Amino acid sequence: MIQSVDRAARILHELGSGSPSLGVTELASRLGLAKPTVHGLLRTLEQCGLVSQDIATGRYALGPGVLQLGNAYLAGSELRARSMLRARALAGQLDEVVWVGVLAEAEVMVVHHEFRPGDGVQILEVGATIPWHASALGQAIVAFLPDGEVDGLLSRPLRALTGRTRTTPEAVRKALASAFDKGVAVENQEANVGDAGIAAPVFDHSGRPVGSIGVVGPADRLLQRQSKPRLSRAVLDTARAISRDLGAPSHGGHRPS
Amino acid sequence: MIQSVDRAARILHELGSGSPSLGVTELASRLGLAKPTVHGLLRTLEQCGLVSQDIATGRYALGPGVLQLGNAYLAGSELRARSMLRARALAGQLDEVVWVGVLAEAEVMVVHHEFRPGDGVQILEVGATIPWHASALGQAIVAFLPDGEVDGLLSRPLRALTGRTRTTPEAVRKALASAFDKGVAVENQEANVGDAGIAAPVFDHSGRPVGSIGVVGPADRLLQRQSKPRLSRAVLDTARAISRDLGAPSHGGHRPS
DNA sequence: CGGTATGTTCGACCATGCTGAACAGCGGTC
DNA sequence: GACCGCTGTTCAGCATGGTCGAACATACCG
Repeated sequence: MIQSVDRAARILHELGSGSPSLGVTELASRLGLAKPTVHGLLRTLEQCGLVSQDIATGRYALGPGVLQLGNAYLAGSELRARSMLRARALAGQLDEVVWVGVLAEAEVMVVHHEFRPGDGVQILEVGATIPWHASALGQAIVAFLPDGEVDGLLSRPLRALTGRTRTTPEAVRKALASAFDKGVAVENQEANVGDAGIAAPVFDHSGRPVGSIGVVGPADRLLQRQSKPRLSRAVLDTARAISRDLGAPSHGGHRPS
Repeated sequence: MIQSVDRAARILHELGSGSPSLGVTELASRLGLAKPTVHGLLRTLEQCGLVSQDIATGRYALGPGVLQLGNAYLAGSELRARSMLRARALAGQLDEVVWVGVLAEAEVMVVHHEFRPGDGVQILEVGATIPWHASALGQAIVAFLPDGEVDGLLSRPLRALTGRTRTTPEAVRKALASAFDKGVAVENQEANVGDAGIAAPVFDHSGRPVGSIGVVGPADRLLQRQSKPRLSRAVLDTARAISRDLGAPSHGGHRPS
C-alpha cells in the first residue's frame, strides 16, 4: 500500500462525503495528519484537476477531473453498455423505473437509470449509492457471491435506514437465502419508506455476479398480489438475457427456471 | 508536487482515456515507469476503490469509486444546483437542448444536461468534454477570463474537430472579442458538423466566470435569421439570473443590456 | 514442450514525503 | 487602529517510504 496515494484517496473521499468544501485544517483533523501534509497532497490533486480551491475562501472541493473519470467509468462499463437497451425495454414493458447497479464496498451503486415512461420530474440517480443490505439490487448481487465475501459483508455494521431495514446478520442471511432460492431479491421499504425494489443478479463470462438489474417504485404498486410475480419474472428474464450478452455460462449463477 | 500521487492520477487518466482496461505492462510503457512501480500504484488505487482488476484477464480498469466521486462533485456543484431549474425552464421555453458547462483544463465539461422536451432517444452528456475553443460554452467562459489565463489557453494547441473549427489564436481571439462584446458566444459547426451552440457565461460572487449555459442543436434551426436573436436573448437572460443566484455583482462580468 | 509475455514478489538503496516551527493574511472584536 | 485567533502556506532537516532491477509464477500459443 503506497501511503501517500492512500492519503490522497482519503482526501478525495472526505471531499466527496457531504460537505461541498473543506479547509486544510478541517481535513488534517479528520484524517489525523499534519496541515503541511494535507496541503501538499491537495496541491498535487489540484494540479491533476481532481480538486479545486475556492480562491475567496481558501477551501477545497472536488474538481471537474473526478466527473471526467466518473464519466469514463460509465463509458467503459460493459455491464452498463449491454444493459441499457434491455433496461429501456423493461421500463417500457413494466412502466416502472429500472436501475442497474454494481457493488461498491458495502453499498450498491446505480450505473444506469431508466426513467418510468411518461413520469414527470425525475431525478437521475446514476452514481447514487445505497447500502447493499437495504436494497434489492444489493441483495441480488451478494446472494450469489462466494461465502467468504458474504461473511465479510455481513461482519460490517448493517445500518438501519427505515424501521423495516433488516440489520441483524441472521435476518439478512434469510433474505439472501430467499434471493438465492428464487433468483430474485425483493425489498420492501428497507431503503425508503413507501418504496420497494425487485432485482436479479447479472453474471459475467466467469459466472461471477458483476451487477444487478431491478425495478424500484412505490411498494403498494410493485408488491401488489398480481404485480409482484409478473415483475419478478420480467426482471429475472432481463437479467438472464444481459448475463448471456456478457458471456455468462448457461444458467451460470442463475437458478434454472 | 508529490510524485506518487501525481503518478497515480496519471494512471487514472490513462485508464479513463479510451481503452476500457489496460495491463500493467502497457501502463508502464505509456507512463515511462517500471512495472513494479505501476503495480504498486494500481494495488493502492484498487484498495481505495478507484480501480478494479479483471481477475480473468489481469487487466485494470477504473473502479466504481470514481463514479461516486463524480457524483459527489455534481452534488456539490453550486453552479449546477442553481442552474438546474432555470435550465429546465429555458429548455421548455426554447424547445432546445440546454447544457451547463465548466472549464476543465483546455476543455469545457458538461455538468448539467436538460433534454429537449418531447425528443425521442437522447444521450445524457453530463461529464462529456469538448475543447473549449470549439464550443460556445467554452468560448463564453474564456471570453471573460483575465488576459493571462486567456493567453495561457491560446498558447496551447487548438485542435480542429471539423473543417469549420477555428484553430489560429488570432481567429479564436476574434471569436472571444465578439463574445465579450455581445455577452453571448455563438459557435457554428466547430465541434460537430451540423450542430451549433449559443452560450453565455455565468459569474460567481467575486465576479469571476465559473461556467456557462447555452443551447446546442442543429445549426440550421438555431442560427436561422429569426431564431438566433431570440435564443441569444433568452440564454443571456438566464445566465444573468443564475449569476445573480450565485451572488454575482450587478452586471458583474456581463455586458449591460 | 518450449518460448514468449504477462502480472507479481522481493529486497536494497536513496530520493522523496512528512512534519514541527514559523510566517503571512484575514476577519472579528474592542 | 491595534490586537487576537485562526487559517492556509512555506521551509528545511530527517527518516522512512517509494522505486526498480532481478527474479519468479502463470498463462497462452504454436
